[in-house]
Amino acid sequence: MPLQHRRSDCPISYCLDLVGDRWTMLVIRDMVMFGSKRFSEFQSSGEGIATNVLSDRLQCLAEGGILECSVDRDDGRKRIYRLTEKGIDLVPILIDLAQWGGRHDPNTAVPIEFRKRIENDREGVIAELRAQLESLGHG
Amino acid sequence: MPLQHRRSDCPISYCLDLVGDRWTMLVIRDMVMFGSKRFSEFQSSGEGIATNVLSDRLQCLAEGGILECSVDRDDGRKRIYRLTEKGIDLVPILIDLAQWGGRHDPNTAVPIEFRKRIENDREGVIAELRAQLESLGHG
DNA sequence: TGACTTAACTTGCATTTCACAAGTGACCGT
DNA sequence: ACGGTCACTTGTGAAATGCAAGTTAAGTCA
Repeated sequence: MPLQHRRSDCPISYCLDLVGDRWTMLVIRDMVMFGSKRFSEFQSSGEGIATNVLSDRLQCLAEGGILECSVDRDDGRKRIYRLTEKGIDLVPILIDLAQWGGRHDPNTAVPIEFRKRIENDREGVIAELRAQLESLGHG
Repeated sequence: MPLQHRRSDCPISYCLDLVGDRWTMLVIRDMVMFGSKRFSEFQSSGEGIATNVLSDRLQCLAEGGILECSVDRDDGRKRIYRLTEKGIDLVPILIDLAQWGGRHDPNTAVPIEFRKRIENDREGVIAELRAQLESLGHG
């Protein structure tokens, strides 16, 4: 999705221009749910994203202000990808996606406890994830 | 997005396999926010979706159980597209997308009142839209 | 120091999807 | 019967995707 041109002034369209493809939200998911920070971690997270596509998505997300990339101080080969505030604000969307999938996917892998937690305390789950991600930011 | 094969058992991935592209959620938006029901209404809703893509998306959404298509009784040329329960359950995601766009898009078209309503009474907004859509179903 | 490995890309290429324009066929009003 | 409308379908070039292989810079070990 090489940085889409603006299609309209609709906020939903704006959002989809940035994260509306089959891969981008999976990268965000890896960061939010599994704490992924590295290229290799995104690469090996199950769905099998191609390296060129991953590279492209990370760059677009960085250009879109959703994440930031820095070089690992202890190992110059490695990059560290971290969500910005704008990126962290995507957490509610991610939770809703998970909730919808959990409800409507007959073969869902979401444990029933987690589904119930989201159902009963959505705000709490969001706050928790948000706090985790923000603490990483100042690490 | 010709009906993606299942990439993993992740609920988010499941969701993205169905609605994770640049157009599908805009079709849903038209149905939820503007009450669109017709091919021509989706076509003329601002972003300029191509007819072949729209046709494909509607078919995929129908196959995915997110909407249903029926022939207009008064005019055999026209189709009526209506969201199923599964489709209506996407409303929270849509609201979150709108909220995120409204917050992070510097040129957002979302009126500040609506943004505040979502911020203060998300559940209320969702319930209202849901009720509207459900009443259409038994029309 | 030099060979080897690892991390993060980049390149090439065949396949798929997309955008755009044009065409088709069922159906309607007159 | 005829022109117009609605919902598609087809054709075509451009762009994105998936896959395999290659590249570059940096770290590791002998």
